[in-house]
Amino acid sequence: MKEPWWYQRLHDAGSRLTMPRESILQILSDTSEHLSAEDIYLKALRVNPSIGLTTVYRTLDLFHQIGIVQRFDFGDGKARYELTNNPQKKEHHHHLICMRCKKIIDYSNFIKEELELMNKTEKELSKKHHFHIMHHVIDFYGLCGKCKETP
Amino acid sequence: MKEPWWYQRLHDAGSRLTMPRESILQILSDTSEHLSAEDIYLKALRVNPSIGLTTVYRTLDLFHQIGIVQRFDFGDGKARYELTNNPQKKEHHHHLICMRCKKIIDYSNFIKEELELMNKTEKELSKKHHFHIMHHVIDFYGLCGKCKETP
DNA sequence: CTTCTAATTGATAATGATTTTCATTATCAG
DNA sequence: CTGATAATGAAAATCATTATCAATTAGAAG
Repeated sequence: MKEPWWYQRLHDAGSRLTMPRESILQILSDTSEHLSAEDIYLKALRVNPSIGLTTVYRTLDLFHQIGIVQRFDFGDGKARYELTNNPQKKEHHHHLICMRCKKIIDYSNFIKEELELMNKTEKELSKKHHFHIMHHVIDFYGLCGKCKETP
Repeated sequence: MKEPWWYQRLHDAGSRLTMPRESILQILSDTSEHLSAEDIYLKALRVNPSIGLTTVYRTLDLFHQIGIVQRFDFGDGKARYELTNNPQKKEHHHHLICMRCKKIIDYSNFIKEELELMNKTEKELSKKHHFHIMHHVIDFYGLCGKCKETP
C-alpha cells in the first residue's frame, strides 16, 4: 500500500507516526462530513478505546499547522476539520452557511473560470505581501430555503 | 444628521435603538481593526461605564443576524466583528491569515473581474440551493513573510 | 405627554470547547 | 537494541460565550 502524501509531510516536519495519528488520518479520509474534534474523538474511540480527547486536539492542531487538514469555524462554537485535498487533484469545495439554523451546504460545482482567477489572485497576493499561501476558504453566508420562509 | 442604513434595518427587525447599541455601532464605524467582543466592550466602557459584556455579545449577535455586522473566526479562539459595508458601496476586503503568528493582513485591491465572478456565482448558488446569500468571505491561509523564514 | 408592555439590560452563574500540566509511554535514528 | 526525545492521556485549568432572572427602558398607543 502506497503511503499518502501526508505521511511524507509528517516526517518532514520532524513528527512521528503514531497510532492515534493514523486513526485520525483514517477517520478524516473516510468521511465527507465536517467533523468536530469531539466527533473525531468518538469515532477514534471505537478503533482505539484508549485514545484521549487531548490527543485528538493536539493532533488536529499539528495537522493543521503542517497543512494536512483545514480548520473551519462556521460560527457554532466548535471548529471543524477536513483533510486538505491532495495538491495534485486541484478540486476543493466551498460552503453555504445558514446564519439562522447553521446548516452547511457544500458547494463543489466549482467553475473553471473561478479556479483560474483564484490561482491568479493567490499568486499576486503571495508576491505583494510576501505571503506563502497554503489554501483559501470561500464561504457564503445567508439564509437557507427553510429559514428564509419563517422569519 | 442622516440616519445610516443600519438604523432602518434595526427598526425593520423590530428591535429598539438603545444606548448600548448606538455605542457599539459608533465604535465599529470608527475602527478599521478586527475587534473582538471584548475589545468592543472595553471601548464601550469608556463611553458608558455601565455597559455589560453580556450586552455586547447580545448586540453583536443581533447585528450579525440582521446583517449589520460580519463575524469572522480567524482561529485564535475569539470571534471578530466588522461592520458590513454599505450595500451601495460594493467594496469589501478579504484576509490573509498567518497560520503561525495569527497576523491578519487586509486585502482590498479587489479585482473587478473577481467581483463580477463573485456576483455571478452568488446568483447561481442562490438559485440552485434556494439560499438567500447575504455576504461572502474569502480568506487565504498561509505563512507571513516572517514566519516563512523561521521554521 | 402619559401609560403600558414587551424588549432590553447587566450581574452572576453556568456552559462547553480547547489548553495546560505532568508523569508515563512509545517512536525511531544511530 | 537503546537512549533521547516526541507523544500520550487523565485531570485540572482557561477562557470565550451563553443562560438566568430581576430590574429597567424604549417607544407605540392613546
